[in-house]
Amino acid sequence: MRLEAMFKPVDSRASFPDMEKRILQLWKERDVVRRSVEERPEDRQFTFYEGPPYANASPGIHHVLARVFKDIIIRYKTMRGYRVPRKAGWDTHGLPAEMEVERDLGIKSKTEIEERVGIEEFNRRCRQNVLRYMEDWEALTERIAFWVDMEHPYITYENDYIESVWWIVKQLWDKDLLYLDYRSTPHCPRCGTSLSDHEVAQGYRENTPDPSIYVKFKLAEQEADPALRLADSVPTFILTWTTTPWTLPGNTALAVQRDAPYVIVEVENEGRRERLIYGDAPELRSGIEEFLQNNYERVEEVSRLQGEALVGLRYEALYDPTAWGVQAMWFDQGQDGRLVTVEKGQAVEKAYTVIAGEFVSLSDGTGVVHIAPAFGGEDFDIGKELGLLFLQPVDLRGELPEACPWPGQFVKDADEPIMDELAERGLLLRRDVIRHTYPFCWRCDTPLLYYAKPTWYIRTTAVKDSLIEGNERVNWYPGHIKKGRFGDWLNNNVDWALSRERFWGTPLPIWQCDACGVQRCIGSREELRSSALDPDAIDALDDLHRPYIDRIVFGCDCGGTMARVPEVMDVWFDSGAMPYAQWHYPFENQDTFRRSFPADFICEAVDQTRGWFYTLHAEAVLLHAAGVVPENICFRNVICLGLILDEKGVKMSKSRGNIVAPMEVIDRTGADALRWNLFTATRPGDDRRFSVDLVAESLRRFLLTLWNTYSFFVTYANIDRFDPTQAVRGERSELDRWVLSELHTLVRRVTEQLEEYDPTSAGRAIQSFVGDLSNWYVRRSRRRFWKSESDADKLAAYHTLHVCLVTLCKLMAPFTPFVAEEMYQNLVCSVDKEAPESVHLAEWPESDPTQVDQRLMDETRLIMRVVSLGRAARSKAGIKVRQPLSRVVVRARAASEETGLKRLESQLIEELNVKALELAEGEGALDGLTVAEDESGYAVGLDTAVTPELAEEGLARELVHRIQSLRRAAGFDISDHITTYYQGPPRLQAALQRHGDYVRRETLSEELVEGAPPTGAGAHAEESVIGGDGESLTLAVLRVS
RNA sequence: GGGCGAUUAGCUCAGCUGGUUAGAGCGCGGUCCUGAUAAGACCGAGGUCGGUGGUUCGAGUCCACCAUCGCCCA
Repeated sequence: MRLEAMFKPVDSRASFPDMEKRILQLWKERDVVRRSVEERPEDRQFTFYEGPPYANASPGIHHVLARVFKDIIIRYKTMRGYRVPRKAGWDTHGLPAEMEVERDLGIKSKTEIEERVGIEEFNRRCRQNVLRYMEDWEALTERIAFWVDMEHPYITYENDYIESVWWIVKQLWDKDLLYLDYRSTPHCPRCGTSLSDHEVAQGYRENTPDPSIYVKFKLAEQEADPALRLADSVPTFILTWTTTPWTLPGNTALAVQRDAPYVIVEVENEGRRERLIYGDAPELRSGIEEFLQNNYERVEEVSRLQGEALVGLRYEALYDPTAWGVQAMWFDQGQDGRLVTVEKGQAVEKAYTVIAGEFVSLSDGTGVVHIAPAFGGEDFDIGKELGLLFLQPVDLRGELPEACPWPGQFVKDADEPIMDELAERGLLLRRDVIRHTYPFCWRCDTPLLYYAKPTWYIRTTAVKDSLIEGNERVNWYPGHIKKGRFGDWLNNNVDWALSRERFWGTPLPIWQCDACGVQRCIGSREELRSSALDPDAIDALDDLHRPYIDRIVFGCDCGGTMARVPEVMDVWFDSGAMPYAQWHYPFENQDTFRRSFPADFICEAVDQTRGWFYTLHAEAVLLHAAGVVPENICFRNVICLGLILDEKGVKMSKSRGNIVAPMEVIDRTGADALRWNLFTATRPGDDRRFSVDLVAESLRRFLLTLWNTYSFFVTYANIDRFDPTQAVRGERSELDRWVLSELHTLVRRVTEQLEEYDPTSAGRAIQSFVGDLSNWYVRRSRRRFWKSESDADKLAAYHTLHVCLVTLCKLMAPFTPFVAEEMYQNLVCSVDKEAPESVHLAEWPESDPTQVDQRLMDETRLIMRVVSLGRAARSKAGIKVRQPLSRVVVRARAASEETGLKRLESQLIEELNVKALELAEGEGALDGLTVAEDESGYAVGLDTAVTPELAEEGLARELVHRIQSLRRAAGFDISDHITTYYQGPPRLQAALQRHGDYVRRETLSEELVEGAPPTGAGAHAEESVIGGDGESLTLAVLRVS
C-alpha cells in the first residue's frame, strides 16, 4: 500500500446542492457534454427527438419530469457506446403566444389586432415575447443536467423551419391530401374567431340558464304508413327538445334512434285532435305525459313503433331561410360529403327528413334530436355523413339576417321572440328554463356558438390503415397506450383541421386567384421567387410570416392575380414537422436527416397522445404515403409519462396555486434527489403525487445511505493507504463473493430494465442493493476494515467495496449524474490517470455471470432472516447484543437450508454475538430457550444463561462502547491513539485483566491506566453507572501526541 | 355520454404468468445497536387489498358490473 492518501476526504455531511454546482463546473471545464456525443462513433447512432416546449412561461416540475426521463435514456445509450445527438427545440407559434400579447396590449378582439395594432406590430411582439423565459429554461435544464444542445436549437418561427414545413405541405398537396371544407368549430361571435379546445375548456360555466323547449315538427302529407295511421287525417307531429331556439332556423333534419321504441300519442282539446311522436322510454314518457295530462282533455296512446319506421319520413320546415337571402348548401355525397352550394332548382334529397343517429339519447329530451348542421358538431358530422341540407342563417358576429323576422338580432337575444313566434303558430308544446353547463369565451364572456366555416383539412383518413399499421411497430411504455388511448385515437381518426384564422403562425402556403379561383401550393422559397410577380421582393423578404408574406402575389394564367389565403397553420403541425424541419430538410442536411429518421426514442407526457405523438406519427405516415420518407413510423420507442399531482392528489395548476417551483426543490435537496424521486417514486405512466418532503425522503433514504457508505470507504481507505490498483491475493471471503454476486445480478437487471425503457424498476433495484451494501456488507465487514493488520482479507474487503462503489457510480450515472460523477472522480480518476475523465464518458459495466452465485445469495437472504429473528429473541429476553451468549438454536424449513446456515455460520454467530450455532433437531429442541418465530416456519431460540465468563466479556464490550463514545465526544480523529484511565469495581478489573488486549486494540488505547487522569492534561472523562447494584464506573481518555 | 388509467396500512409505493398466513419505507409508541451513517435493527399499533357478483379446489391477482379520482374526447 502507498504512503499517501489516495482519495479526497469525504465529509459525511456534505451539501448536495453545493457538490452539484462544483460538478457542473467540472463538466464545463472538461467540455464533457460535447465530448459525450462526439467521442462515440458516428456510425452507431441512437436517435432522440426533443419535443419542443413553449418558453413563454417558467418551466414547472412536470417539465423537469419529462426532461429527466429523456436524459436518463440518452445517458444510458451513450454509455452503451451509441452516439446520441440531442438537439434542443422551441415551440413558438400559435395562440399561447398571441394570447400573451393580447393581454399585454389589453386587446379584446381580433378586429382590434388588425385595425388598431396591425399584424406587423402584433407579430413582432409575439416573436419578442415567445422566448422570454428561455433563460429560465436554459438555467433549469442545465441545473437538472438534461444534456441537450441548447446552443443550436431548432426554433419553429425561423425561416428555414417554415420553409421545411412548406415543403411538407407541398408534398401533401401534390398527393391531393389537402382540401378545403367546412367544419363546426367553437366560435366567439364577439372576438370573431374560433377558439381552441383548450380555450373552450377554460370558459365552461355551470348553472347557466337556457330555454328548454319542446317543439313540434309537422309530418308532411304523404302516402299513408299504416303504422302511423296518417290516413286518419289527424295532424301528426314529431316532438323534439332543444335548449337553443336560435338554431331552429338552421334545422334541416330530425334524428331518431333506429333500434329504439317510439310511441304515437293522440291528444285532444276542445274537439281538436293531434298526434305526437316521441321516444318510448319510461323516463321520457313520465315527464312528457304528465305535461300532456295537465294540458289536454284527452291523452291516448295510438300505437308503438321502432325508430326504424320513422326514418325517411318528411316533415314541414319551420322556416325558409332561403327567403331571407341565406344561400342553401348541401354535403355532396359525390364529393366525399363536401359542402357545396345548392344550385337553383336542385332538389336535395335529404332535406327535412327523419334520419337515424347513433348519438340520439332516449334518457332525456324526447328521443328525437333537432339537427342543424351549421351549428352543432354532431349535427355537422351527420350532415356530412348523410348528405343533408345545410343552412347557415347566422353570420360570424352571431346575428340573424336582416330579412328574417328578427332582423340583425344577436342569436341569444332572439331566443325569446323565436319562441313567441312558434307559440303563436301552435308549434311550441312546452317552454321551460334549465340550468346546465355552457361554454363562454374566456376573454369576453360571450356565449360561444358552434359554427361551421371553411377550413383547410389534411386527409389523414386516407392513410388511416398506415397510421394503424405503423403504430403496431411502436414500442410504447406503458404498453396500454398503444392499443388504448393512442390506438383508439387512430381508429377514430378524422381529417386534420389545419388552418387557423390567426396571425402568429406558419403561413399556409396556398395562393388563390381572385379571378378564376385556382389554387397553388408553394413548397420552397425558390418556388415562391419563381412564381412571384416581383422576384426581387422575395430576396428582400427576411421574414416569412404575415403580413410580409401576404404582400407576395403571383400572376394567374387566367390573367387574374393570386394572393395568399389568409390562414396560418395549426401550431401542432410545426411540432410534428421537427424531424425534417429541425435540419431544414430537404434543403440542407440530407445525410443528417437520413441518419436520424425515424427516432429511436421520444418521451413526453400522456397529454401528447393527441398532440405531439400524433402529429409526429401522422406527418411521417403522410410523407411516407407521398413517397418521400422511408418509413411510416416516426419513433420506435416512446415513454409516455403520467401527470404530476400535488401532495393531496390534485393536478398542479397555476390557478390552484399548488405549483411546486423546481428550483426551490433543487436548492434544498439537489437535482439528483429530485431526479431520483421522479425515477423511482412511480412508474413513468402513472400519475404521481409530488411534494418537497417526498424528495427530501429520497435524499435521506437513498442518496445519504450511499454517500455514507462512500464516505466510510474513503475514510478507512485513506487511513490504510489502500491502493485499488494492487491485486487481490487468494480466495475472497463468502461475504465478498456474496456482495459481488449481488452486484453482478444488479448490473444485469439494471441493464435489462433500461433496455426496456423502465428506469423505475432499474432504480428500485439499485436502491435495494445500496441498502444491502450499507446494512449488511459494510456492517458485517466493519471489523475487517478496522483491524490493525493489513492482511489479504482486509485488502479484499477494500477491493470489493471499491468495485461495488465504482460499479454503482456507473450504473447510477444516468440516474443521478452528479453524485455518480463526484464519486467517480474520487474513486476512479484519482487513482487511474488513464480512465475516462468523466463517468459519463465511461463504458457501461458488464455483468459477469461467473461471479453470480445464486445459492450464496439465497443462503445469505436466509441468514439475514434468521438474524432478524435472533434479534427479536434478544429483544424479547431483554439482553442487548453487546452481551455474548453461549448458543443459538435455529429451526430451518429444509435440510438444504441447514446446509446453508452451517456454511455461513460465522456471519450468523458474529451478528448475533453468540458462541455457537445449533440446528434444532426434532421436537423440544427449542425448549427452555427464548424463541422468536415467524409465520413461514423459521424459529430461533437463544440460550439466555449468562455465565460469569460471558458477563466479563460483555463488560469488556460495554467498556469499548463507552470509550468509543468518549473518543467521539472528545472530537478525536478516528486514528488518534489514546491513553485510557478507568476507575471501577473489582469485576471491571477482572474483565480488563482478561480482555485488556481486546479493549486496547478496539479503542486504540496504548495504555489502560487505573485511576484518574493527570489534572490539566485535557482528558475527557465520564462517570456512569453499570450493572443493577449501582456500581460506578469512571472513564477518561487522553490523546497521545 | 364514450375511451383510457388508477384505487393495497395514516402517507408514498411493491406484490411476476392465480397457490400457504398480503409486504417495504415514512410517520407514531417502545426497546436496542453503532468510531461510516442525517442512519440501522427489533417489538407494537395500523389492512374486510374501493364495492358487489362470477370463474376456480383456491382470487389482491382473472371476468362482469358499480363507485370514486384523474386524463382524453363528445
